[in-house]
Amino acid sequence: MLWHHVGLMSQDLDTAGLAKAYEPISVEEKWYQAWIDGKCFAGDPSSEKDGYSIVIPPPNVTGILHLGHVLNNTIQDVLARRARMQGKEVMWLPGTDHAGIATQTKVERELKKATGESRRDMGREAFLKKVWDWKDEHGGIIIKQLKRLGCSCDWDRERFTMDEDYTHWVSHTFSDLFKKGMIYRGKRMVNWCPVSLTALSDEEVIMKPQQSTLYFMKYEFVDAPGEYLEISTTRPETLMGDVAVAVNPKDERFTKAIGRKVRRPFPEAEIPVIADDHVDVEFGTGALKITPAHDKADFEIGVRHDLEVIDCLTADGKINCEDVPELHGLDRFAARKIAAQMLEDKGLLIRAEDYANNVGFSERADVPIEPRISMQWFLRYPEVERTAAAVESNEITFRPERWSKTFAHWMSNIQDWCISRQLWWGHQIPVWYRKDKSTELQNAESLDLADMQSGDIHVGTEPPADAENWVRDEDVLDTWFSSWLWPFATMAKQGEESDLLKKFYPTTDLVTGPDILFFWVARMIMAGYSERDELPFKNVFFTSLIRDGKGRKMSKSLGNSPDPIEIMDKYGSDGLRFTLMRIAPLGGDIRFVSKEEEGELVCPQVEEGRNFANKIYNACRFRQMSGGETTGELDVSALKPYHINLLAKLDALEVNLDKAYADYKFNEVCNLLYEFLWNEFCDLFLEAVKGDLKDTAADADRQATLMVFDTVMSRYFLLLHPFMPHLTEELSLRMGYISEGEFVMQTQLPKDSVLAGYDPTEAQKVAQSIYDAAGRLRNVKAEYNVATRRDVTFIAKTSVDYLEAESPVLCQLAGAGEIQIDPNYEAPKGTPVAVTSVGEMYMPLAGLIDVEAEKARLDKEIEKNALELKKSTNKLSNEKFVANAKPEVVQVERDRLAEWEAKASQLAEMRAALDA
RNA sequence: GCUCGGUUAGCUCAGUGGUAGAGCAUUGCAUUGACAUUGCAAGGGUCAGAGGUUCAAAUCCUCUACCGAGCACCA
Repeated sequence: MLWHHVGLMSQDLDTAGLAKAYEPISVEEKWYQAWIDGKCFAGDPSSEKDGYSIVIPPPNVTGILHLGHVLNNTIQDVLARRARMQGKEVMWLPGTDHAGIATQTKVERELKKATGESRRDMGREAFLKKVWDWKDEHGGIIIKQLKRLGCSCDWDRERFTMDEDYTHWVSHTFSDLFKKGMIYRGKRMVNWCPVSLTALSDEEVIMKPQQSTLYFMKYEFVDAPGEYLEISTTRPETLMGDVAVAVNPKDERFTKAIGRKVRRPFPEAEIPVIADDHVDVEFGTGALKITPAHDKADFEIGVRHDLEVIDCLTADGKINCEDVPELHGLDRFAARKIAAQMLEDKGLLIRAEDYANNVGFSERADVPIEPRISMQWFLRYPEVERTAAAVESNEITFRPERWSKTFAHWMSNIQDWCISRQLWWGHQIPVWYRKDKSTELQNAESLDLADMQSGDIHVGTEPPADAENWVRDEDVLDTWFSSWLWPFATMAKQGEESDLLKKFYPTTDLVTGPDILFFWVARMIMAGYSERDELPFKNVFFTSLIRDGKGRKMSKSLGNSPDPIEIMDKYGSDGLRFTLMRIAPLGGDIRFVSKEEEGELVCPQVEEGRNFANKIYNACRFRQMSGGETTGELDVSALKPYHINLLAKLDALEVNLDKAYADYKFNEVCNLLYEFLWNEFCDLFLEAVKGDLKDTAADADRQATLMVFDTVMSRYFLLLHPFMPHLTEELSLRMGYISEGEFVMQTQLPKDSVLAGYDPTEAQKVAQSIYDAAGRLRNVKAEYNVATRRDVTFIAKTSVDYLEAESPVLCQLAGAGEIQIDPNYEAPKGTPVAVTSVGEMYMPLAGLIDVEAEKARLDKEIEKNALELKKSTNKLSNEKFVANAKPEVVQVERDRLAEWEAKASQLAEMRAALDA
């Protein structure tokens, strides 16, 4: 094997000229460039291999990387890299989302700050140009950051939801669904954002608990002055829109009121008392004022009773009621207080109570939304039943599985989707109105397929031929109306059966957060069935939610979201990747601890990941300081038990990894990798074979150990690669496991096990009994406070044949000076003993221990042992246990009992000896 | 209100019926030659509570409490 020095970039070099610690930054940068130059990420649609594909959940084009992205994309990268190494042709398709409201709001805000202009001052065309400029300037940031993380996306195929091809798909889908009668336009009650000045879908409204005031007021009966009907409301400012008061028909208190009229105080009007089942008898006074224009439920009641709709708010949430000059033009919240005051002045306010209720907030602008009647486009969701069934039957699997229940619940209560937005940044609705009828059409109560068939409107991907006679609908589509096409719209132009689609669609895995289950995942399945007649992906993996050290959601406003780039610069992207994957359980949340110490960002969990990288690096450094090239083939039959044990453990590791991967348990994969390297490889194996690498060692021993080291480490790097791609490339090259120009990421995982055909049982028994014995000897030493002495002699009362040969290793591991073997040894009473799997090992006390302290310790020990002994005895004297438990379980218990008994007599002897 | 999670060491969490585990933190000890980003050890648990099933429960069932999420909401 070739042999290179590991890392030469540090100031802190040891005598061999090797850096003492792994320094990730330059290594990571170098390898990412090498992968790009080597075109390692390209997915080839003409490949013979099986296809494997993932589409990235497109981040907002102006977004900045946060830890959620890091987790999400690391999982995808792990899946992609693993699939490549398993011989699949992998396509990980990246891109970004135009993120309608988010981006437009951001640019508008910047514009306001810079020039004081609003988008309306500029006009649509000029504003859109500004947004495109902004996108070009800031759009690349998150992509660069993903590259820093090591993501193996096929960057040549990067897509954007407003690319020309993509836009064509959006228009096509709209017109397709319109022609199927699934899309219609109508005046409906929608969620209106008074800040963004657009309609929102139900999913974009976040219910938040609020501390409000419930006002109790009274309306006077018209036919009985001095007699009042008491009403409670949280929104007195919409009083001008009241057109009725409703009571429950079953409510006997109000039976006599129904059908009569009460006086609305301002602007003064007579409004009827009506009966409707919707009214809750228990709530407030039991009488509900009806404001159809400003409440969804009231609107429905209004429809049932054919009531007038009086809109008394402007689009931006100000009062619009010239008849009440005190309120006209005021903001809705300011007006609320004035309206209450006006009621009080008129003697109509009874009292005001503090009241906790839920108010819908706009997801983006974070202000209370306003239920508002407006003209919007709606979609009746297509393929609802097929979509629900696909998840129900596990044709599409959800992980964790429980999300499928949430999904089913949502699917069964699905409402039409309001898809139009009163924004400029986005896909303009592909509907044109005949110019001469445009006003009439745009104000029509409803529009649907029939209007297209009559030739009044044009719906399609292209404008009508005589475009000058037509006016295009001004609205744009909800961002998700483009995102829901992502799995296939990224792969081909509309109407084209590309190689890419053939090879890579449907995609294999989708990795995303559960927060966009309805926004995105559900809709993609529906779009897949509707537009491609096929499901868009086979597996959905929902990532954990990342919280801060205090369990709070990470958010910009809390400032508790550390910058992943800063973390990577400090600990390396491999360290961060490994850490996150190791602490993210399937389904649960993650707590990510970060703190500021002396002006520096400290992430203790990531330190572990960084330390792990360093541990591996140093194991390799040790290898290189201990010898160079090896020659010849590995001859398993000539190896020591420690070698064979390690090889067997590697084989077991590969089997266990396969299992964990099959369940998408990445944290388990990481733990297996971590434990193997740190415990099995470094703490046990390397310590056991250290003697073989000393200058004085025999050349054959050195060669064997080096060869096993290289065999195991080179394979281990393949297994670790998906999590720590940069480190594994670097060390594999430096160690000569791959040659210049080769890549670990393109190396196939070996199909055969290392020990194929060789039975390691006997060798493993030897190695493991020595490891076990070493641990027990160390325990005894520690108990007697001689842990640090390396000159302790043990006397082994045993006839185990291999002990003599292995005793140097045992000494090395246990920190013992010498192990004498004497099967007939008669220990003086009270000599401490370790009962090991290679026999009893006595540690004669050189009279150096503190007798009183030892007595106390022994007494404690005796008590503890007696308790265990009693537990075991009780269990075994239980006939039902012996009869019903599995034989091996009973046997384990018997062995245990024997152990307690032996120990009890030993302890008693030792105690007695001390007394003497 | 409905539906799903969760509650295990000081902290973060593993643990699908058979001796309660890991990492971090704490404490003690160690250091010339892989690694102080290290090694060896120690202390630390009524597995949220109550009941049930079982020879045996952290684990299965029921209820309760608290925490979290989603959905629906009463003005």
